[in-house]
Amino acid sequence: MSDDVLSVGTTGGGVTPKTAYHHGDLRAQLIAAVRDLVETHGPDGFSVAEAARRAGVSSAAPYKHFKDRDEILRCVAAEAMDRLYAAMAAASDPYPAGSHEAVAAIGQAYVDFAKAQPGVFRLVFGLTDGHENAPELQQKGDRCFGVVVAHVATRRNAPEDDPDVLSYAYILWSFVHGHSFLAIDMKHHDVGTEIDDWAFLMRVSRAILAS
Amino acid sequence: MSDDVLSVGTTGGGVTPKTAYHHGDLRAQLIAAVRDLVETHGPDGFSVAEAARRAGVSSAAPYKHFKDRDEILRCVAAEAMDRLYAAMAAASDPYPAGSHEAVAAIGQAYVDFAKAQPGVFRLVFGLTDGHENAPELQQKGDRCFGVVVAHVATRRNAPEDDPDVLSYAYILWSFVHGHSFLAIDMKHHDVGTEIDDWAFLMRVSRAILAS
DNA sequence: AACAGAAGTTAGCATCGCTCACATTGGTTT
DNA sequence: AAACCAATGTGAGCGATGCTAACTTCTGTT
Repeated sequence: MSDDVLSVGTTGGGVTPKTAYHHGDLRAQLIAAVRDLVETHGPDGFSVAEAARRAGVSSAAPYKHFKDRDEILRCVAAEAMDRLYAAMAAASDPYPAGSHEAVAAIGQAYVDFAKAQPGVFRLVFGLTDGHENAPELQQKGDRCFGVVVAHVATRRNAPEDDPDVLSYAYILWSFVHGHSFLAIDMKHHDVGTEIDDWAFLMRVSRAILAS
Repeated sequence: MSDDVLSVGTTGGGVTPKTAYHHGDLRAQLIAAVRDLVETHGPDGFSVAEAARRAGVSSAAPYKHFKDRDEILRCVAAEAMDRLYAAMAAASDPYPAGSHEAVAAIGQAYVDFAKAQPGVFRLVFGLTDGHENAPELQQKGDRCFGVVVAHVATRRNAPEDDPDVLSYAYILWSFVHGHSFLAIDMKHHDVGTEIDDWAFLMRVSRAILAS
């Protein structure tokens, strides 16, 4: 269930290359290739040429589907954010709305995603001016934030646009976001023993929401 | 006082280019040029060639001082981390050791740094496997973390290597780190009004350290 | 004054991003 | 069914980049 962060699935059901030209799946195959490359070689160490090579196509072909190198990255980021949203929503599902467990579960899904795909995670949140120039990404990000907001609103018995609710949610998100980055940057770090994510998340959820 | 994050200073006192060859300042001038480029064009949109051009030397010259493109970036990151450390240490100075104000001030310095130089900030914490392959950066990062740890240790009357102290400090750092990234990624964001950093930091400091 | 090495230069290779002109294909129109 | 057209592929090619190699020039030591 939490593994489906990794499963991506083929475009929409076993679409197999039919002919050399027009194999119909290129766009999706390119995105998949780029996701792999970003994951293994880092967000910068990716090249359109290499992605094309992996898809078995000439180095000019990608530009029939994407305007830019950047547009490819934005698409990968968008697809990743969709998966992140799904993971967050699903994670909180089993727990009562507004419970500490629900909040912690959302955070756990976030951290898991970062740890499972650090390259893509960094891409999603590291795109220079990515969010400003890409309303789609901005919006998908907001949708993720909304998952947290909903639970906080329930807990505090207030509407989702209540300033208090938003600021509590933002604080929680800051923590999870920061912890995710720190976790993938400096794996074990100075905090002696390995960090127990769940315990951390519950602890923070309680400390913040009780304040 | 908080502006000195921006001042970088020349290498070590007005060293002026003396002749066309061997102008003696190249290494520092390159680092400065790269810092500028990273800041204006993002961490990826920087090229060694452009940096060389700005320093008025041939595109091969930089390789007499740096092995790699990556090594230049690491140097810029290292220099930036030194400035970050200085800013953090200085910021907490006016306040009593272990006070909420001291902790908040450290966080404020961190956030200010990120906002003032988002490009460099992203570089410092976005270097793919940068920390694993660069013990120097790892160590400089630890030194920054140490500033927080020291105050938490004082407040809790415990040694700096106490697991509790470390975990409190880590949680605080996660917040500040996450908030910094969010602040530079999505400038005003959904949280309606502009965020008051200081209030935010004090609030977190109190909520966490009281738990 | 001679020399060794540090620190520049030019030339050049492979790769990359991206564009252009052309080839192929599949679906739509008559 | 034939003709056409837009979508999607190919290959050649331009300019920029990262990095190396061989050469030159400057500087400090003996």
